[in-house]
Amino acid sequence: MAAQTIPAQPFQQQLLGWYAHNHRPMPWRDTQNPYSIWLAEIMLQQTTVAAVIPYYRRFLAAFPTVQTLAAAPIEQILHLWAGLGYYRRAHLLHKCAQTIAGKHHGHFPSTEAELLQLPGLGPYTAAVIAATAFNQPATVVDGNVERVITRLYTINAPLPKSKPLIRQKAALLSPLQPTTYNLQPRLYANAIMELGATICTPQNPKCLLCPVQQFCAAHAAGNPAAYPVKAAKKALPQRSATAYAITDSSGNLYLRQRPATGLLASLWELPHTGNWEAHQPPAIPLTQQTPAGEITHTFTHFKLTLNLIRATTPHTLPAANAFAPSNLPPLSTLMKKALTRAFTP
DNA sequence: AACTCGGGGTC
DNA sequence: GACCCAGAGTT
Repeated sequence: MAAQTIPAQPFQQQLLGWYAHNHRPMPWRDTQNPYSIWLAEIMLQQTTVAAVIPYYRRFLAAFPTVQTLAAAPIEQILHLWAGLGYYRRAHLLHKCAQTIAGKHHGHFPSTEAELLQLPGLGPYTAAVIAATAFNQPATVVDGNVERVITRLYTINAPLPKSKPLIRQKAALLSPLQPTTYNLQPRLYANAIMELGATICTPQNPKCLLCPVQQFCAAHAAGNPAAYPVKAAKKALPQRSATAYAITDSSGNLYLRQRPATGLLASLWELPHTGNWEAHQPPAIPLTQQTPAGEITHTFTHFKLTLNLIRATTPHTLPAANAFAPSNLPPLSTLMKKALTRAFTP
């Protein structure tokens, strides 16, 4: 079958006409402030809009400017990020804020190439900030766009090998050249992602409501949900561990901080042993140990079963590891689940 | 090119 | 359960 050609301007006008009347409100769409848009886009990496909104509001309230974020202690940033996942983003967020506040004198660069140099900004984030904060022509490719493009052109090669071809096709439809009408890159970027998120969905796409259905090869073929084709993924290994919820006579809980890199970087946790990680339990005498159930948790690349033991110690916990229940340090969702389970009768 | 890195919504 | 999410950094 000959590769189909989609006329860019009719496609763009159909898409933007639809977007003008159908987009969802999002707090970061009410502004063109690069700081606000950057903050939202870092949070949105592999994270749903609904999950991001409350975190975004709390961050903007705590850190209204890039300077305030740059000057904040990393502990405060981790506290506000806890629960959102992919904690490396929190460290890179801080690093990027300090780069902007210092090297860039408090102002975000406005070109895609300069943005790409900043910590935590890859091809997607650099393009979307250039397009939405600075209204610069840029080809924005996220998971939504990959789905829309592979359907429009029935791209049968599997991801990720097909990424270069997807980008090439996406660029053909993006506002990279001047148009005979005023096509704003800011609106186009939001519109094609909104189409993917609400119409061109992974399952049961709403082709009946699609403003660009007439251009779509997958719709014509009757199998839009078959796209994008992806490489097969392997089964997740199973790991397990036993975690100890140790309290002393004053009710303080023993927690320790994880390393600054790797899984759940810099967050705090219950001490644990087992084949999850090569850790030792703390050398603390325990006067009472009570089995307290187990929880399971699925990470991106393994499944974890965590057996829980509730225990007490006659000693006073080391000050660096002792936390009152009302004043806990940053904890992952896994460890919050573990604590809830350990202390629920 | 393959692997690492969370947690939650959807079906 | 499987899939996906406004992906980036490391090896």
